[in-house]
Amino acid sequence: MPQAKFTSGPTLAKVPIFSGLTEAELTFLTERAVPRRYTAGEIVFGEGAPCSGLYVVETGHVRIFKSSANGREQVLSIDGPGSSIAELPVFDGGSYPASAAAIDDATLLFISKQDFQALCLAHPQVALKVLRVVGSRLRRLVGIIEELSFTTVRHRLASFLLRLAEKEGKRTREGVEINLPVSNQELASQIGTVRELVSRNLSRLQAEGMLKIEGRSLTIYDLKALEAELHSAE
Amino acid sequence: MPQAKFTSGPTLAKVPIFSGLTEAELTFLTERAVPRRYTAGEIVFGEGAPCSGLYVVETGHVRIFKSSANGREQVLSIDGPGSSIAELPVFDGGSYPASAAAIDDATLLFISKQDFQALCLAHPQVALKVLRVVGSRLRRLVGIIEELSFTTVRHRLASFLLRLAEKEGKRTREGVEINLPVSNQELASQIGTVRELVSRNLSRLQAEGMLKIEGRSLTIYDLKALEAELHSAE
DNA sequence: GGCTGGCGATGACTTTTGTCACACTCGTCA
DNA sequence: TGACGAGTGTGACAAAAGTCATCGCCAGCC
Repeated sequence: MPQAKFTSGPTLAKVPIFSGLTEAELTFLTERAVPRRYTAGEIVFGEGAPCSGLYVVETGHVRIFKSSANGREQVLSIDGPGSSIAELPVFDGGSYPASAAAIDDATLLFISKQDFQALCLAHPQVALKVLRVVGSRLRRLVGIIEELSFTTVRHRLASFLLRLAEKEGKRTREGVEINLPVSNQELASQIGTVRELVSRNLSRLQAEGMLKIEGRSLTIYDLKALEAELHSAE
Repeated sequence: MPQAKFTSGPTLAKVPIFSGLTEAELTFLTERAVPRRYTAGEIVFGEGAPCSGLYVVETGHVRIFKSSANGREQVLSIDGPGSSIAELPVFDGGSYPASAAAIDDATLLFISKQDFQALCLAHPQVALKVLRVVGSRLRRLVGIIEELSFTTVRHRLASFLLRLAEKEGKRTREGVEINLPVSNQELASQIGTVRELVSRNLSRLQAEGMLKIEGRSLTIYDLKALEAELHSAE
């Protein structure tokens, strides 16, 4: 948890929960926000640790995850610049419900519980904004539960690929090309399974002619066909 | 959605998110809260419906759940008197992320989005209280994800029984006796599986001498032994 | 070069989960 | 009384998930 003298001027203004604050309020907050730098893989906070405040991602990305006794992990959320994390445990006084780690080198701004609560009381709109972002977080969690409870690994993998294709797929002559940004291990913990099943299901999709695997780059021949997968046996 | 002329005086004061309001504020709110009565099994709102406001449970119990295309259901939460439900979609403007249905005959108070938002702006503490209850809701969801992702049906069943035993188990000469308050079907959708597996796993626990099944009443011989189950192969 | 470590693929196997079909029990109600 | 329905129990399967072990590739490094 190294500290840095570091001006973090314009950052907070871009954070959804702080939008709408006046210049003065922002600088007030900026003065109290403590920047912290993390190297790739470094733990920001561990599940169960007492919660001392919230973080805003300034640069880099953070992974929020649960880990199990036998070494598996389940990713709950991945947050990039502008996202706030751990807004919730700040209020209910409990400990962090999951762990957070930097994915790449990252800078976070730490805002103490006290400062933040004071801010919320002084500016009810902030609390409402927090409720809004928390709402979307809750939706995401419910979505994870739905997928885990109702669908197969194959299905979850297909949705993952489709989401990815939608976001950063490149159209080519053959179809849509995407780059797997993460290892199979990481992909597995994002969709709630193990390394081997990711590998196997990818191969199987290839064998079925849905896509082509070239190293870490995939070409999906037909998005519609893959999508149809999802509705076939859900 | 029948309506009832019905005085709901003291109820709101007992709802956590409204505690701390003045008498005047409470009556203000009470005047605008619309009581609605539901019969057992009746739907309060369906997943995906536009969110018009939140509900406070006055009497009875409400089940919040997701349903899948092939008829399975996953229970997210069960809320009794004093709980508020659907606080979150009120803020992010989206639709209800899951469905809600009355378990038994129930009375709910409906508070419109507008009234509630106004209240939060006027009384920042209310927003903070909401954040607190939302926090615990989020913890519960994360807990569900953890169980679904890391554990087996057997494990989840054992935890369910232990929680139940803790809450309303009666010590007898043989061990702790509990009454299954719900059908196997319902139990299954609470722990994320199907009817048959609940039945089978219960039988198996009995065969292994962990407990005795007599109709809907179970006797757990040794809580410690059952608890040990949880840590053996998680 | 050769060694090593991380990652991916894959075969063999076990366990768990889910599906389908059917029988049984126990009320309720005509 | 008997039919019906809801809920339960269970056997037989089939499919999915997970584990273990092994192999190969490639990049980094001495």
